[in-house]
Amino acid sequence: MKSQGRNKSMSRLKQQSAEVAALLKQLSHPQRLLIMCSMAEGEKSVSEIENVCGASQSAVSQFLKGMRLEGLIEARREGKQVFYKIVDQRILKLIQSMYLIFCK
Amino acid sequence: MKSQGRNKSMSRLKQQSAEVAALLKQLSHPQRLLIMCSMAEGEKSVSEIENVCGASQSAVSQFLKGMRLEGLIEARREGKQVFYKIVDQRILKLIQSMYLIFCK
DNA sequence: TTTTTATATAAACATATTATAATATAATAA
DNA sequence: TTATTATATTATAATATGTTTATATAAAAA
Repeated sequence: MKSQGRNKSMSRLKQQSAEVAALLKQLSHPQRLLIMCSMAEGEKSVSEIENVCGASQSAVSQFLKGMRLEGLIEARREGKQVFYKIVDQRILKLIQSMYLIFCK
Repeated sequence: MKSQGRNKSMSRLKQQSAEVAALLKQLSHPQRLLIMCSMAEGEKSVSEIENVCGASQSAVSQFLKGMRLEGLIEARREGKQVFYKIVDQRILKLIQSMYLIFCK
């Protein structure tokens, strides 16, 4: 079968593109993108995030949940507050690249 | 008003994040991402694209239309075939960055 | 002219996403 | 204990997206 090598690398490509697309989906929303950009500067509390992106408390909480389930961010509680930060270093790099490409 | 400067840069940020999020939305789909990655190597015909991403002819055509309307790509007809290529150089850079970050 | 090939469009439907409102929980303060 | 603050969850309505099927168009071939 002469195309076996191609098929194999193709299926890997497809798997990778599905994974990356899922990460990009989290960033492909105006307010979530703002949230992630602000977290690129460091850990942020939920109320700080609410102020940055201007979404309702409930919406922010749901955004954070989704991004956490996708493995982009991680939560840490300190008293009444919960702090979130980026844990996927690839996402951090991506945001930095996007800053150079789109905001310079 | 002491926060005027901050408000101004904030509204610019929000505008920018909405624009970038709209671009990312086009990439945040497994097959569209594959399409864009293959076009990063150069112009591709619609039928080449169909083979790469494995979506139906109709679906591919609709994907291409959306990406064209968002300004990512551009079409050129040559006889029966239509070739598409990336015209937004920021998108090209972004795809190259993503390759380095996610596929290395 | 008719047929074939490559691509596009439209309509219908299913599914997913987003926003909102209401309520719940966890931690602390009074 | 009760009240308050910060955050999370649930339900739901509104909207958007993706998929499929059928049909249309444009160019070239027969």
